[in-house]
Amino acid sequence: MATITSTNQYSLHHHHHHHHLHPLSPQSVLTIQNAAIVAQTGVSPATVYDTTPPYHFYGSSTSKELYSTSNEIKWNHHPHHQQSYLIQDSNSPPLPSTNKTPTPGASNTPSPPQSPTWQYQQQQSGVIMQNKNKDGTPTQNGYIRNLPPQPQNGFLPPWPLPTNNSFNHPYFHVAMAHHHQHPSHIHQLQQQQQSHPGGQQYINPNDSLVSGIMSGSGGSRDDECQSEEELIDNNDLDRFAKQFKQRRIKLGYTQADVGLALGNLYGNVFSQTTICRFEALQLSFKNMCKLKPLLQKWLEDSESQTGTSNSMEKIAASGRKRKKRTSIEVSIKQALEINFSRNPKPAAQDIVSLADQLGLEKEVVRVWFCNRRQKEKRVTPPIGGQKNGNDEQTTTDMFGFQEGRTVNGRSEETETSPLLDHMSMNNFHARAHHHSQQPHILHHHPQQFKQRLSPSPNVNDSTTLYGGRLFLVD
DNA sequence: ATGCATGAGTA
DNA sequence: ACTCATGCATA
Repeated sequence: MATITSTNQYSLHHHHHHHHLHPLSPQSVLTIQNAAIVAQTGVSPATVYDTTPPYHFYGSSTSKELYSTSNEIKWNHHPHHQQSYLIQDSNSPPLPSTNKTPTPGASNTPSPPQSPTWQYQQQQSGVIMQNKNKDGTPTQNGYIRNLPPQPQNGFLPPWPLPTNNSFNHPYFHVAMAHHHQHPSHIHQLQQQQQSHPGGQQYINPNDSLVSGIMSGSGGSRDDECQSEEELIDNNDLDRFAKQFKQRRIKLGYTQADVGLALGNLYGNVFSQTTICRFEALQLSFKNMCKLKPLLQKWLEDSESQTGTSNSMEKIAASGRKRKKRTSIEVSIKQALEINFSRNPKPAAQDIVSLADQLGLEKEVVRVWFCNRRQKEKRVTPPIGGQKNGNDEQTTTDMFGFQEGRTVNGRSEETETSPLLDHMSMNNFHARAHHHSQQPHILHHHPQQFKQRLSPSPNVNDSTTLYGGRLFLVD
């Protein structure tokens, strides 16, 4: 039967030329267990279609797989051989039996998948699906997925071929809100979707507010973020972020809710992650400035309007499957940290050798450094160290105050000033501190704010030292 | 809350 | 090949 699974590889091109199941054969109809699905007409059964090649695969047993499979679809642009390919993944849990009962208790249980009507309807509105963890518990994420046209009479209807525009990809995702808290936003989905047939933009260029904020890499040589008539500095951000979180909670919204709500207001949705980072000041200064007005507006709107409904939409897909997240051992991370302290921007060669040394893929190492660098640029610097002092010892010691400062800080960071870039510089100019001589040291100060502002109980010595080392001031 | 990852835009 | 914004997936 449907031995469809997902894969861990990316850019797979296995051409599975299986021709077994008829796209609409009973066996090809799978049901997503417990998946929260809301179709335009209300609650719909979490049914997915397995259109095994040469047909198309529309879904899988879990939202996670759905995600994977959606991205795994490989398009064959050959006019006469249009088909998609699904790749296997031994890690994926087996698909559930195909005889899962659809809508649990939905009076308006749509007709079975064989019903073109219902299928079409779904295709038009898409379905909202909540992600599930392996244990079945819901995650903070979810997706809105537009189901592609279903084959009728055994023939595959015109399938929306992929275009360069990922927004046209038949796969939409969204940070699923926990609407149990605020049922206010579970509707309006259809409206939004219909108004954006071809998918939504992350940012609505027509929105003055947004357009004005759209990162204009060309033209923003700002030392401080300027929004309208307000100059923003770290203090503002800090204050706002805290206040925002407070009020947000008061309103009963989750971070995910906010992210979705922004989609209604500006057309661009944000994930729980981003909202979380905003509240924690873990974004770059520039990014914080960009988001602030959006969140501010949302906050005001929400506090004034009682029943503001939110809709959710955003596209995620790209035809490529996301690489499975690599888990780097603590000891390896320590090694990376040490290397980072010596040289934040290792050359390609360095990366290769380092990767080789640590037994990691070059790409993993490269990305690690990229992320590590990015971390340095956050308004609120990284909270180094793990919860456990064990493994962190080395790192902590290595990055001890005296050493980092005296030795490393001086000799190695000077010329390159790898830790500092224009971005960072700008970020902290806004801080209005007097030092102008050695900005490369000063601009790292946000660390202090972090500790001052959000004294996390988890912050331990290693964290302090870590920060101290990197952000030492003369 | 955050680690590893993607992709657009740049240089 | 990097930066930067952003997020899936997981701790």
